[in-house]
Amino acid sequence: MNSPTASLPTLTTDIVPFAIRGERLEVLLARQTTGWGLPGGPVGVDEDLDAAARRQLAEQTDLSEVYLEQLYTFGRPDRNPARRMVAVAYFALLPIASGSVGVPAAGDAVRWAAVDELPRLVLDHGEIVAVARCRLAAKLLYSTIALQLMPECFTLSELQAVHEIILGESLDKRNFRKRVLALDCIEATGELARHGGRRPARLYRARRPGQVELIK
Amino acid sequence: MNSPTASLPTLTTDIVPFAIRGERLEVLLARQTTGWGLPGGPVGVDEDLDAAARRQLAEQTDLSEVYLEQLYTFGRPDRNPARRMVAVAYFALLPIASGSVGVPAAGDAVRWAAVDELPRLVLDHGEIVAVARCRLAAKLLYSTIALQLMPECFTLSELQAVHEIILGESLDKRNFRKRVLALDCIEATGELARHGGRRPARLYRARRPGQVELIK
DNA sequence: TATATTAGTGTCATTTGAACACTATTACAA
DNA sequence: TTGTAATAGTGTTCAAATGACACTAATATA
Repeated sequence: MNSPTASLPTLTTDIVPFAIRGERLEVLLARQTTGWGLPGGPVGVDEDLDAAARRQLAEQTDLSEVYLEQLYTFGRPDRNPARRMVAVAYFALLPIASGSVGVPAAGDAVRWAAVDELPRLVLDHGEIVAVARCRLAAKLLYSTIALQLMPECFTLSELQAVHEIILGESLDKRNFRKRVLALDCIEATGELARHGGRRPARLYRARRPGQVELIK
Repeated sequence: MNSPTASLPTLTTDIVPFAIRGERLEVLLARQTTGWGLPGGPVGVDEDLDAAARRQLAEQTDLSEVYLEQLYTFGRPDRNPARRMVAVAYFALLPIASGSVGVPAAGDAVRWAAVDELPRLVLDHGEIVAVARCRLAAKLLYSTIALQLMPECFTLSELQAVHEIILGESLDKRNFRKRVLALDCIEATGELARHGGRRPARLYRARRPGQVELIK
């Protein structure tokens, strides 16, 4: 076994914070000295990786209590020309319209951008977003992860729209409802949503909020 | 954003080298000062993560040209009581009976162990193996990854046995052949295997060796 | 030459997935 | 108040995929 190297790579976490806003999948970007990039930064000496990602997201975007999942670790030596950095990437899922998901405390330091119309991002952050998006779309098909993008109460039409936006294709309403109800992962609240639309829709909630279950 | 921390975690790679040996799924372990563990070690200052994993596997086990895939990054602060270490874990797949897969150059420094009867491993390496095993079993179901465990030429019975060993259940011979042949990922060589058995079996090879394709 | 062992093959029933159109309920406008 | 526009909600039918199942073929060995 070779001996440890003299110098060590800097270890960071980068977080891809996803939310459905309007009719699009968007990512929350953080302003950095050289341009726009993902929230994140160096991992503390004795800090857990998940905790570091959660802390940085909270500090930089004022978001907490989000679903967070490790994505991949990016470590090409040339990914940062300045100094060697290895990034443990995460993605976060934010519920639709969760309170201050507009412009958080940091004011001008963050902005939302549609994942389809991202500006050029610093380093390899564009690639990280692309990988995260693939993973999210893949997991829609074999897990209940979409519920992490929903508010506490939601209608089936809203849930279907989330799927359609991420997958980029329209789904059959009856088949969608049949499948999602058969999964037994949501339940009707008994309330109706009367938000401007015509006929009010039944509201549902996750049976086991916070839990992502594999399906099929 | 907080400033970089004074000290940095040590970054390592750990590799879970899988192979089918006998009728079992086995892992190649490396002797360490405090007991048996996974091959791996510190990442070089300007070394790519994948390259580091590949190098360490080659140095410590004399294995090269293997399939390598990043698994997960383990960074709990208490995973190493001595000093903070973050490990980017990989798993490797070795073809059955690939030359010196017995006892490589390092002599006494490595040993094979059945994944079901592992000795106690250093640090959290037991957990890493468990995660790798789950991932491997999962990928069997939606990819052609099993081919990475096969030698250049193999019979359908051998390929089926590999699936059965990893999944831990027996499969129907006719259904298995129907499915795998329909995938169009292997082709008959025209040769027959006459290795002691009774009726000789047709030999097959991967159409696109080295490539792992998603299926279904 | 008889026997033991593994290789190789097809059908049918069931389940799953995909396509498809109409009625119901409300808000709002005339 | 009544009509209209908009979204919510609901079953059936067909096709495709999956899973269960048993026998013949080819060779080595006794």
